[in-house]
Amino acid sequence: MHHVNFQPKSTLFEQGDEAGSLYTLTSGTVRLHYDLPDGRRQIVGFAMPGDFLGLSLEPRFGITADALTPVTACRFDRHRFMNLIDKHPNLMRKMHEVASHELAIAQEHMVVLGRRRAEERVASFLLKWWQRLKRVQGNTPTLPLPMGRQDIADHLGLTIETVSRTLARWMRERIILDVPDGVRILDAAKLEDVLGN
Amino acid sequence: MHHVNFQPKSTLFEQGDEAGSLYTLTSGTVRLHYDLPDGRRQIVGFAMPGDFLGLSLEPRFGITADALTPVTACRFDRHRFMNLIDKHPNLMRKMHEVASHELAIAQEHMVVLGRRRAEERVASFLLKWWQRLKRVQGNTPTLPLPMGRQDIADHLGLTIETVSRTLARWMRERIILDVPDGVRILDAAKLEDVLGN
DNA sequence: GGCGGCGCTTGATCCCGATCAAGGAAAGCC
DNA sequence: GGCTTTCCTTGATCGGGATCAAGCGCCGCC
Repeated sequence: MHHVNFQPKSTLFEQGDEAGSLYTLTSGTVRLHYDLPDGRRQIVGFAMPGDFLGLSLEPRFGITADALTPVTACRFDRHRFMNLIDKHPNLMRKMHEVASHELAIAQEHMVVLGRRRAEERVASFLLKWWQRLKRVQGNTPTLPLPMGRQDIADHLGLTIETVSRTLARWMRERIILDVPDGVRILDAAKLEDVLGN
Repeated sequence: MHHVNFQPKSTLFEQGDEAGSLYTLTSGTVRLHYDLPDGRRQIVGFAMPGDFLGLSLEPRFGITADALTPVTACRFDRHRFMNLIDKHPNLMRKMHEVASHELAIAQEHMVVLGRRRAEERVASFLLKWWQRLKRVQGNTPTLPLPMGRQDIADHLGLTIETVSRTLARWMRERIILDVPDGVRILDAAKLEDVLGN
């Protein structure tokens, strides 16, 4: 196990690569995505400090992971990590907990992609990102958005124009405020109303 | 651990219930879905014989599971199963393998929901269902569809009309054939062409 | 300073799939 | 048999979000 650094836009691992490593993020934000051969892209999630990458037991990575910001992480060799696990059985349990939590999150996101309208999707994204940030940085109304508009669109199954228009409208309505590299949440209740639950 | 039976349309467990049990299906088909308070529904998957249900370690079920056909399953008490796991550590590993495979499937389905057009979604569904059936029943061009059109729509993020029209067109074009309680695949290559990879 | 590039916004128009609306076919039930 | 119910199909129309098309603002670079 050793520390590794990644520059913004660099790749941790790619869709189809042999899954030889396992990472835990210590700083920065990572984009996880599945690319279709014709260029369409689905971002299945964003990883933050504390998150694990590549903990699946599939022989190859199903998705690509690349850095949105400077990233620091701990890299483990897959085989050595598995040996470590044999000595510490509760580590396996921890891995399964993380994986099954990820599965629950993935299922919730399927609802967003399959059944939510554009405005609801953007509200869901802002609120979920905000919640995750709170757990890492404590409560702040200001959320940094290290991902670009196109990334948000590719996460939500929308186009960049729809994301941009929705955020622009909320800025006009004083629900959010434009700040450098992010937004400030002025009226979280309004966003929750949009979701209707 | 003991065997349990479920009638069609009966519920194995519901979204929000305390996750006290764990099942492995021995026969029948189960529908797994997440329901929004306003009635919109996303079917996150269908379970077949051999599949595990409720292997997540979250304290409550995030989804509802109900039987589409008569179902037989083995039910395990959550706590007892966990004790069993402490004695057989490789069982934990197996659980994690299953969960991380499910996660990979969920991520692929996000691409379908977020970035595929209607026709591609239906083709993806037929081909994936066909593949799963092959593993259970061996190779047959005839695939039973225990789920209704509305279920397929709720799985693919479409309306029942779009699913019905797409299948109807493929029947006219002799790509599939209408058979009682399912379809027969006449030209799998055409369906793969629709997906374009 | 001027220039280019990139990411984002904004407006105009289009179209795929949703919605609305009948109608048909099969199964269950009296 | 006749009735209801449920599921599916088919047609007509609509609309949300995609697409097409500029234009803007900022940053880095020469």
